[in-house]
Amino acid sequence: MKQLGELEAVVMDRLWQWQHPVAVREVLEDLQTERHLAYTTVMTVLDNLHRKGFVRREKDGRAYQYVATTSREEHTADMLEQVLSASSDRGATLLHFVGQMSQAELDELRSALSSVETDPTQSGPSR
Amino acid sequence: MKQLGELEAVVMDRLWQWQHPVAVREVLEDLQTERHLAYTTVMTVLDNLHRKGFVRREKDGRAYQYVATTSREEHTADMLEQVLSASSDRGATLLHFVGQMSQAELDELRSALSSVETDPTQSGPSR
DNA sequence: TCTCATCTACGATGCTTCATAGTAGTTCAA
DNA sequence: TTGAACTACTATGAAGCATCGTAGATGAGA
Repeated sequence: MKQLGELEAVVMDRLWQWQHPVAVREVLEDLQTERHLAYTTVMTVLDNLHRKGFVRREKDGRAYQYVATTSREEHTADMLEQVLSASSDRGATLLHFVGQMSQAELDELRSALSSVETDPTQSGPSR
Repeated sequence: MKQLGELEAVVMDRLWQWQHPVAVREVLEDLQTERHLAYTTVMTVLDNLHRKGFVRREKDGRAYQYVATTSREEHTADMLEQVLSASSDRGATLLHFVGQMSQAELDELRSALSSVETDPTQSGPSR
């Protein structure tokens, strides 16, 4: 999976917030407050994200409606998996990883682990 | 922290394997089997890695000796932390993450977690 | 001391990705 | 039928990376 560029990430943020399909124009108008971009710039970005599989789209009249293919959490989890896959020794890497986590994070992780234990439906590719 | 380029990653792999300082020429000769690069190419890469903090170096006679600043596992753990930091909801992300892990990986993770529990010296700066 | 091999510093070039946006062409609605 | 909105395609410039050459320093041996 590819990394997102900066503007791509900003756009994905919006799509992850609104979890429903939106048109180019809506994204453009929402971004207008912080940076003023041309309509075609936003369109190109969404088109690229579509090519890369980060968003789906469907025609709605003349325009496309774009929606993120995964939740932000799934996407980040995929990235984590991807990074971990590059490791030669997953066990040692995980040891370092948890070793640098704060107590609160450790608690979150333990809680996530126990959910998987007690609820097997959570495991596997959720969706 | 920045991502590594492709050649940068190859070079770091070597440095992580040999865990002792090596000169440009040694890296070059080791890489020669798979790709033939100019001496200066490897030197530039090592220089860039040094600038980015991935390796340390010391003069040894005329030449520098390069050595990785962190182990591969530490580096990967740092990357994991960096990816996780980008998440808005760490708990949910971790849930997805462990949700897509295999049983074997879950065991590794549990084992890593219990090491941290029983050996507080592992838990590093509890940020 | 002079010379050659080796090394570093610095700069150049080409490639790829991304951000940005313009133009041409299509299409629907008034 | 015309104009606004939309898409497709293309272009351009910046940044990061891979690649390597040249110039200059320097140490070892003649």
